[in-house]
Amino acid sequence: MSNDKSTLAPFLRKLEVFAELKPAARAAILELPVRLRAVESSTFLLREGDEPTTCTILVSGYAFRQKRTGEGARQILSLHIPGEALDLQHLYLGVADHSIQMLSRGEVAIAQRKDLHALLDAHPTFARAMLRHVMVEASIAREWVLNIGRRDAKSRMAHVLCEFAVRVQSQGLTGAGGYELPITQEQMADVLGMTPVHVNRTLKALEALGLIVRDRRTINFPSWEKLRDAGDFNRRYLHMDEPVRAA
Amino acid sequence: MSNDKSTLAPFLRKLEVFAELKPAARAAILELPVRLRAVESSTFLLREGDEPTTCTILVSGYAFRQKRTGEGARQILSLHIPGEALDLQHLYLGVADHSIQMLSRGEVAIAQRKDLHALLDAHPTFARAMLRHVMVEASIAREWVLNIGRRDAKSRMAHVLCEFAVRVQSQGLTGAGGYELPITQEQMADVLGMTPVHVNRTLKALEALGLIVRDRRTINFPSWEKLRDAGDFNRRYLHMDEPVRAA
DNA sequence: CGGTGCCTTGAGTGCGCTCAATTAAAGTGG
DNA sequence: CCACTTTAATTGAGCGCACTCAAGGCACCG
Repeated sequence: MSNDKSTLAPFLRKLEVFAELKPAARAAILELPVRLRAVESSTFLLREGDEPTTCTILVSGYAFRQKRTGEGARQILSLHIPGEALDLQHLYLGVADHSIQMLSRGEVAIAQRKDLHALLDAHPTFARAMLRHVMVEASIAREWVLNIGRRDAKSRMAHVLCEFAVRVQSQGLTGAGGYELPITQEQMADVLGMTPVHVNRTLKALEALGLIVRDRRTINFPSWEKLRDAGDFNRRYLHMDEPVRAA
Repeated sequence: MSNDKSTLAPFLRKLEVFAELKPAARAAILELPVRLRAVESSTFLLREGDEPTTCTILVSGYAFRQKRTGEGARQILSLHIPGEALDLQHLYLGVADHSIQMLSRGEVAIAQRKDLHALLDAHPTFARAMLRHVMVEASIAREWVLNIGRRDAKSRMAHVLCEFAVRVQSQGLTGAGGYELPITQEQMADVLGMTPVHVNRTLKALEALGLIVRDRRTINFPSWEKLRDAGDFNRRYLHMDEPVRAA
């Protein structure tokens, strides 16, 4: 069990975007008993069909949820950045309906379900923050339905670039104006429901329009406003700007 | 306030798919103070940007969530059947990121947020069932991402027909083998991320393949297995078959 | 019985796909 | 540090699924 107080600092930061935590809750979260594990890129943190009894929190690196059709086509369902809890649904549901895999190498903190339940029961402000975490993740999934269902390739790509920019920045992982996209074009294709070839052409198209500048996997955007408009991006669905309200 | 014990019976039925409720919880749910309201088809129950202080439960009729792109294209994000709570996220989040509208005429029960919070605090088995309700809805949204992102028109359509069949049947609203699809082809297009014209052609194609038989909006499927296979449908993501476990 | 949605069908187009080859980058081991 | 392998990115050519535009048919309703 890790007792290093800094291990869960990203998690705390994430929660505090969503709700104010009482000092006692903050302290208790940092003392949640977890096992810290270094994981390679592509490591499965969860497989469809599993019945986990633990809850995984991403400490460093990036991860993604995925699901496959019977024909084997993959769709990436969400991207995860440090501080996010990956397994919350398994506090309440049994069998995993999707897989979770690391996008890059990184570290995860693994908590026992019973410890998390105890923490939730003991600290209402923590429970509230976790619920908002869950609700926001569901909101993002709905936005992806809209994005994939109703936006064309350029707009769809720009939208995901915007979302990632905002989320990464809110976790203090990068500044405004650009970031390293920790993802291959093939994976991006599975995020967007397109083919890798078309991802490549779409990135080039966005570059030709002056909306992004690329170097390897680093994406810079000279004008946030232009990229935002191209991606039809409105951060409301991320629910980061709502004053924390009393229960 | 309605005190008719049968008003919230569909809600109770829905919850009991997900978790066993203690008798006291069951009784308390049926006595939740709600305002029953008859609503016409197309009535908005929630608009993007609203900050609701109530929680709406669908008692009869069908409803759907929707969101529009800046260009005005609509995507339907979920379909709702009687017994489902439509507003759960607003117990924890402020501003609505999507709209909810009636698909048919029907009735809704409107509860005050504070009453629901009190009920959640008082009855852990209710709280557990509600959380599973929320988690399953999120799981369905993820399946829709996969469906829209990675399945072709015929398979995508068949998948939605299967999902709706299972959900409607679990609420006891119809038998196996068919149901009335309470939706225009234009709305179906917005469910699937396609055009109305292509929905029409896809329905005809499924019919030509012998997978469905149509009469107006009534869909019958001679062989559940065939439709299920065509739609690459696996009900795991609906989490209806999991034994209720202790906390 | 004439409106008014909704469904249906035809014809033509195009966005994104497939197949395939090349180039560039990132590992890997000697 | 360089040859070799592997993985990722890029580009070209051709195709097809789903789209657009447009007209006609059908059912329900006042």
